[in-house]
Amino acid sequence: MIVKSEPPITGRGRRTRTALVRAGREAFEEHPYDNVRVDDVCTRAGVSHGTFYTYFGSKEALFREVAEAVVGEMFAASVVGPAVPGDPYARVEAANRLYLRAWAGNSRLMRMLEQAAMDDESFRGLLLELREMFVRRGADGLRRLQEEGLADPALDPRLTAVMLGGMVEHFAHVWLDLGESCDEKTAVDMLTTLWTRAIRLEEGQVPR
Amino acid sequence: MIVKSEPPITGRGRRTRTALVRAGREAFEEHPYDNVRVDDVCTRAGVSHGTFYTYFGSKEALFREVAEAVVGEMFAASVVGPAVPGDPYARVEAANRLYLRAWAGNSRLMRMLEQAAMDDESFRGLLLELREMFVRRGADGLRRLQEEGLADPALDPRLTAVMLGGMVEHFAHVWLDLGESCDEKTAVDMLTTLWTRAIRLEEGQVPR
Amino acid sequence: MIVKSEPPITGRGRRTRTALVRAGREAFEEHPYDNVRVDDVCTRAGVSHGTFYTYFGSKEALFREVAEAVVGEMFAASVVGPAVPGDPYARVEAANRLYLRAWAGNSRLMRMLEQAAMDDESFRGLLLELREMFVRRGADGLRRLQEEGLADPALDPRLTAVMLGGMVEHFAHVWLDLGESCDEKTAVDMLTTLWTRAIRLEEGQVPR
Amino acid sequence: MIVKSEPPITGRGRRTRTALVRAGREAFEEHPYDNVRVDDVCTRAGVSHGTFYTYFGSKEALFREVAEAVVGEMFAASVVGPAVPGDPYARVEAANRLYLRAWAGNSRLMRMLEQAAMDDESFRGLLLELREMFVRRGADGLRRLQEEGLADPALDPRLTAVMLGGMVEHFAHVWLDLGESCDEKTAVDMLTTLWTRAIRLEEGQVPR
DNA sequence: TATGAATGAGTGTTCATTCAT
DNA sequence: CATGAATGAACACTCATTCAT
Repeated sequence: MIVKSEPPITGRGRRTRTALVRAGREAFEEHPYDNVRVDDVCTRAGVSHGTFYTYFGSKEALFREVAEAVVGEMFAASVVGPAVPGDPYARVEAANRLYLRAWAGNSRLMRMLEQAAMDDESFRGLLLELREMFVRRGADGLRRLQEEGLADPALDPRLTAVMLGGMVEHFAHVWLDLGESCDEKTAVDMLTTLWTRAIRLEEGQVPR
Repeated sequence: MIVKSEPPITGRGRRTRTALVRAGREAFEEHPYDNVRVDDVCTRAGVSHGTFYTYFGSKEALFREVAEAVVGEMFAASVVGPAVPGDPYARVEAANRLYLRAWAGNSRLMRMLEQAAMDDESFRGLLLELREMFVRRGADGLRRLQEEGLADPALDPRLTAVMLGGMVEHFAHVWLDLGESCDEKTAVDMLTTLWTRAIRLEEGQVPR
Repeated sequence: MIVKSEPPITGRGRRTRTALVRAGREAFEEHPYDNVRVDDVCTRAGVSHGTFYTYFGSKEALFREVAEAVVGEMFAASVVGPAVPGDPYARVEAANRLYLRAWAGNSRLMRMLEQAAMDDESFRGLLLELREMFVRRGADGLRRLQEEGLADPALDPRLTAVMLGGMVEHFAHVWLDLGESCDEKTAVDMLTTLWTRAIRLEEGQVPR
Repeated sequence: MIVKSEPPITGRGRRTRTALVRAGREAFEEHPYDNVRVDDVCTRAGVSHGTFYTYFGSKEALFREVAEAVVGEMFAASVVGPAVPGDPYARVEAANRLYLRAWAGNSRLMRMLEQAAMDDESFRGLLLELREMFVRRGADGLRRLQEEGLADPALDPRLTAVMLGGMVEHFAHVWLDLGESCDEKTAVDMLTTLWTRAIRLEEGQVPR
């Protein structure tokens, strides 16, 4: 009946909105969804309570926006640069580093998204979409290695990607959220070692 | 460690209490902590609203009890039977199967516990205790293999256990909660294959 | 998902509920819907804010209940006793008195209902149902008089009932809500006089 | 009586103001006072939110202006042209037609005004003023007919006018707002018939 | 003068927890 | 011990109004 007008377009407006998103992101990183107060977010963003609703229809809407931003960043971050020709180990290593950083940088928020996905179909969709992208990316990489004769062709690419990708993802969580102490280099080396051995691609190996 | 509220030691009382714990467990498996209503739990347990507080001082107390029960079960479940002498692959496989089942059976609840751990030190302690146990179990197993000359002695046992253990744990989640379709045998085979290759212990290999 | 349990059945519960309905009725008689605070109603009923929601899902639900009660009473009130045989004027007079009292006693609330009906289909339905009943009652009465040769047979019974009935209804409003001073006897006499003349049934007239 | 806010006397200003009043009138016709949003009105008028307060100090101020305009129109509309000499039935009929049209054209708004009058003395004053005018007009007309020997001299002019006038007013509401289907001619004929019979002035009757 | 972003008091509603019976 | 009614703090959200640009 009553149509809400679209959000403002002014410079000020955009700045306020951005501030709210940033504040929301921080808040959702620190506390579970239900423990985040709209008021907190507003205080952080330096705006009044009412202003929040100029930009977001609800607390959930803000979370959705934050979640979508994070997912977007992870999509973007997961794009491996052009493969280093002739060095498959380095390729896997680069992918693992990227992968680890992507998950480590958004670990808390991704957990919140998983939480939200439990009771909300649309968040679940978002999450599964992201997962699928990562899985496909991993599986494609593996398939390529198999085709090049660099990895065990007997391995099912998807399942392998799910498992080894999960290892990286999970380690990011353990590392960042649960305080498993480890420097990044060690982590990446180790993950890459385990990964390459698992798929029978080992350091220094080259195509025949 | 587990402090119970005083009153009921009767048969009826114990039955009611058990019903509440079971109901709580179901509820917490289905919905995030904040979406679980005490009312809900009571209805499921077939007791009146007020009765809940005869047995539990708060909703959190119930969750704590459920969480502790689950953690206890996981502790128990993770005890690998006596090692099959002379077949290290089978030993790893058995451990993986056990591990996978333990996590798969309690996947949702463990997620809730992780969630709770975000904002509550004591839940965090519980979680870390459990993790530590699993990590130590895995690291010990690996160390034994290394000592027997069955696994790459260069690998850091703890970090390896964290990573490969995380792979299993994470797969349980992806498999059960996110609907990655796969039968158990395939999963265990695959996990074991990846694991043994990663540590350079391969099927059929025997001590020299 | 979560099924709300039915309202309580205890004596105390029923009493509380009744108190809330009574309080709500008073409140809605005094102020327009939006100016009635749930808190006001609770204070009047002597219960805490939260208790309200034990019995009613929303403020609207309370209003609905009050409205339905009022409509129910008006239905009941409009039942004219057995016609006084042989005195049609007295019959009309009795009907008018009843009619006037019914509307006068619920004047404010009926206005609120009309207000609510503007933006809500279900309230509109309730209102129209009630109107229809009154109209039909009036039309039937007139038709009977026509059949007995006591009233002008040329008059359309429904339209006549709508108009003359409306006169009574409207007078109740003017009288009670807008302070047109007049005692009941005078009002009933006058309304009956106008009504009977309009349909050509006049005092003292009897069937041939 | 009508206090306007200071600023705009420009052409543009006046146009904006007019647009707001028109928009407000539409809005108040469609929804109860509290359901009308200032935003709504602005959107309808095609002006920005802030502009509203250039012209009106508050939402109530706008409603007051709209209400006063309507009341003004009804005052104007109720002025019966010079009586047709020698045809009292036609005179009553003309009055009824005018009366019916006046109420029918402003039915919703008059209801809003009644609503507002419930909680606000000044609106109540406005409403009573208008009513009084109609009542007086009706009573005067009747008195004239009585003096001319055309209507029952025993009838109290004021009370009769209140009641029969109310019949017309109420019918306008039932007709337009509650969907009682009827064409204008039928309505006017019927109302006039009932009215003239009630006061004992019947079609065709002429002064002796 | 017009704009639209910002404000914040106000209100309905939820739900864990308490308590009289 | 069980019941279920009562409690009230907590919170999300609305919207009339203000004000800087």
